[in-house]
Amino acid sequence: MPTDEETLALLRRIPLFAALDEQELQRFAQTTHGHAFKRGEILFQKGDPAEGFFFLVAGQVKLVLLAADGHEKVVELIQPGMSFGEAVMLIGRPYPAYAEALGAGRALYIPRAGLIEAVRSNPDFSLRLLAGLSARMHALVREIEELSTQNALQRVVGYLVGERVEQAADAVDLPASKAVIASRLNLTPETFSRVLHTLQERALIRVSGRRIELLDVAGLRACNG
Amino acid sequence: MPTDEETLALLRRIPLFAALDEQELQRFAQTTHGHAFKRGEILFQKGDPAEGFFFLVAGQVKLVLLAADGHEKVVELIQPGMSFGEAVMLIGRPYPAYAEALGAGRALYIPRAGLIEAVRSNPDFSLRLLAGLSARMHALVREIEELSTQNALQRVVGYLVGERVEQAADAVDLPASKAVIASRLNLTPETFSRVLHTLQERALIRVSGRRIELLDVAGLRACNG
DNA sequence: CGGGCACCTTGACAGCCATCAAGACGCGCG
DNA sequence: CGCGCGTCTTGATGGCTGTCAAGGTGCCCG
Repeated sequence: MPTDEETLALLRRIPLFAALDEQELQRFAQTTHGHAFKRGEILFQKGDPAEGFFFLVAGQVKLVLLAADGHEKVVELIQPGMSFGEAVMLIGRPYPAYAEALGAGRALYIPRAGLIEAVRSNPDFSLRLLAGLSARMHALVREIEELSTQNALQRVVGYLVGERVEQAADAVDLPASKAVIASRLNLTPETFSRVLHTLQERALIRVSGRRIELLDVAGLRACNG
Repeated sequence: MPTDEETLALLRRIPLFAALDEQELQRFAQTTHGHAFKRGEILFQKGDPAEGFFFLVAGQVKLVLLAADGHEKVVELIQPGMSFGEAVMLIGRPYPAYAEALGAGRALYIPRAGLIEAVRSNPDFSLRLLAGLSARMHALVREIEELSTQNALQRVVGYLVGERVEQAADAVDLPASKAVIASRLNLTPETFSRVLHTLQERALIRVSGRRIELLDVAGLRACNG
């Protein structure tokens, strides 16, 4: 069967795969499936067996924890170029969250077997995978820290300042609806709205729709630590 | 320099090192340092460079997050036989928490270089390391889930039922003071005490000091999910 | 233009839990 | 035995933030 040139090009863009040579990439390409989805589609349910991981090519995906009483919490917002599900796949446990598309998009599904094979044959690949997982663990620890030691205002400020660094500008464009961002910060939409209002009153930010101008970054930083 | 036989024996007990042969173990033993500590000693501070990881031989260690306002949160209670600090070491960032001994004990400090070398030369070791990190990530995600979707009573019940499984008995011996356990569950000691009282009133548990008998596991489970 | 609809805001209220304060309990030690 | 100290409990109070409810705004589409 002929190797899909486009799939190959996409795999090359995955940071994790930077250490692979052409032949190794082709092996991955043979088991990789593309998957186009539309808004609201569920990529996997909580509890589904994790036999591979995803690489998001286009669109947005939210990873959502589902509590017993129906409460939901967005753990992560996946943007194009990011992968998700690697860790769960490696221990062979079912997904602890479900993944829902926020809009139409496209993802690659890369089965587990190829990964194990690559770890066995390419130490540089192993190191890169380890580094990626470690970075994500670090982020999780930070999230636990923020959840357990910061209040609503501090979490919002922390998020805004963090996004500012990523977007390299003094205005932040929220990458999703305020309700989704609120959940990501473990807030209700109401509280999120109120906090933004407060910050605006203090002349620290200016809100217009999903665009938030940071008027006084130093003042913002002073809000938490 | 002569290889320390005792260090070697300890390294053999580390689950992560099960895939190593005798020669590889000896390489590790040459750079590994033993470290005896007493109660209250700080093994590393938040912000210290992480150039190795620890394996706890004896005693207890708590990993503590420190907020800007001085608030503390115990992220993890390390018991003998557990290792900690691997992930942070791999990305070369400073420790995000500090480690304090709850009592006298002993740990091994295993520098980073040996690990990288072992990953390069032994794929089985890589896989084991990956599996270990993934399992810990899974636990972190669970903790985020519990922090963000459960109330105090549910977290306590979840902890007790979880400990029961580990200790394989219908009574749980708290592995540390109630204040430490409370912090681990993101509660104040006061709230923890009150929750235990409530559970006792409902005839679900019986508390005597640090020993907690689980009288009605089904009833306990009914409290959360 | 006007209805419908998602998204967001605002207000009133309540509950959970932290905080502060004081007292009880256990335990080692002089 | 009685003191001192750390650990734990119990009570009163308040604040943060979730919940419920209603209203506002923008936007697409007929």
